[in-house]
Amino acid sequence: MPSEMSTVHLLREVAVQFGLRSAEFAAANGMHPTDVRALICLLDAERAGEPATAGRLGARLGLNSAGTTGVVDRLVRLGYVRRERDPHDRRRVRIVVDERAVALGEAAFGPLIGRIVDLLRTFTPAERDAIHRFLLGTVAAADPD
Amino acid sequence: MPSEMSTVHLLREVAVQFGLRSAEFAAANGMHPTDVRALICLLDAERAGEPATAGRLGARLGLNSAGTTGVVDRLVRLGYVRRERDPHDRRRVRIVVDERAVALGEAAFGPLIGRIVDLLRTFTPAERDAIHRFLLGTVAAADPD
DNA sequence: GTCAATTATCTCGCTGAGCGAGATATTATC
DNA sequence: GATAATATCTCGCTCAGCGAGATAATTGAC
Repeated sequence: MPSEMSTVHLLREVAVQFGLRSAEFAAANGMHPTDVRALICLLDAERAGEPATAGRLGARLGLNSAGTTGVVDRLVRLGYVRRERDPHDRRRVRIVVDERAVALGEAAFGPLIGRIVDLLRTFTPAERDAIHRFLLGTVAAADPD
Repeated sequence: MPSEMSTVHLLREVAVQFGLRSAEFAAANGMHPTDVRALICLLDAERAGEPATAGRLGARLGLNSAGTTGVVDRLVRLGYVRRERDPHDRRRVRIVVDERAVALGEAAFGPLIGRIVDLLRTFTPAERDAIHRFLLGTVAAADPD
């Protein structure tokens, strides 16, 4: 019967570890931690079918517009991403991820994701549902909206 | 019945949101994201009764020794932390957190932690246990040791 | 006991990530 | 059609964090 606080600290530990794994992967590929986080955000947006503009990316990374331009420049230079003007609102720049970026993401985080999926499968459906609801609630608690 | 993958993505989302909140708090207090992460690590170590040396801090933050010296210098300058030579192994520098740092941490993350604790209390003991075990397993899956 | 090897931290010099301020281009408002 | 609001980019600058190497303390081998 673990205390509520120990569970909260575990949650933080997960965040710390995810950050460390991203940073290690970044260093191993000549990228910066922010670049990896950006790529993850862009892949997430792509999967969710969301726009993926420069502005949204910056907000999600906590960067201002200048910093955002810098990240996108680096990803473009590495060939993981390209810029496309949004035809409907030509102020916007849509950021399109290349297949190479998808492959990179899988190579980097596939094994970790696989281990977590395996872990989830050791729980009953009811338990999995509770875990999912808890994480949903945590995101809501952390996201001011 | 959410898919395993959607739960994994939620977990990543939690990590992203925690990072954002830390970065916002850092900016609001004239600190850098790394400084806040360092403070959290030091407070965690203190609570767990672990040593909290410069080297361990650097490893946990993914910094090399030069960068670690820099973080500690900044925290010392801000008065949140002080250096103390370990009497048993005088190569080591123990990093002692000030009460001000504890108060700062509570002010910054207390409300969020409170919301998550409240959230946990909406689950049955069995569900809470499953959540805790899942997070334990996730840390193990992410931490190469 | 002493000399080398190892460990923990720090210093120095440098690169570049990300900030603030402001420019530019596009769209919405009146 | 002028004005305001929005989205992104450019420029110049600061400082976080890296690599290389110095310093100091400890451990191990002989």
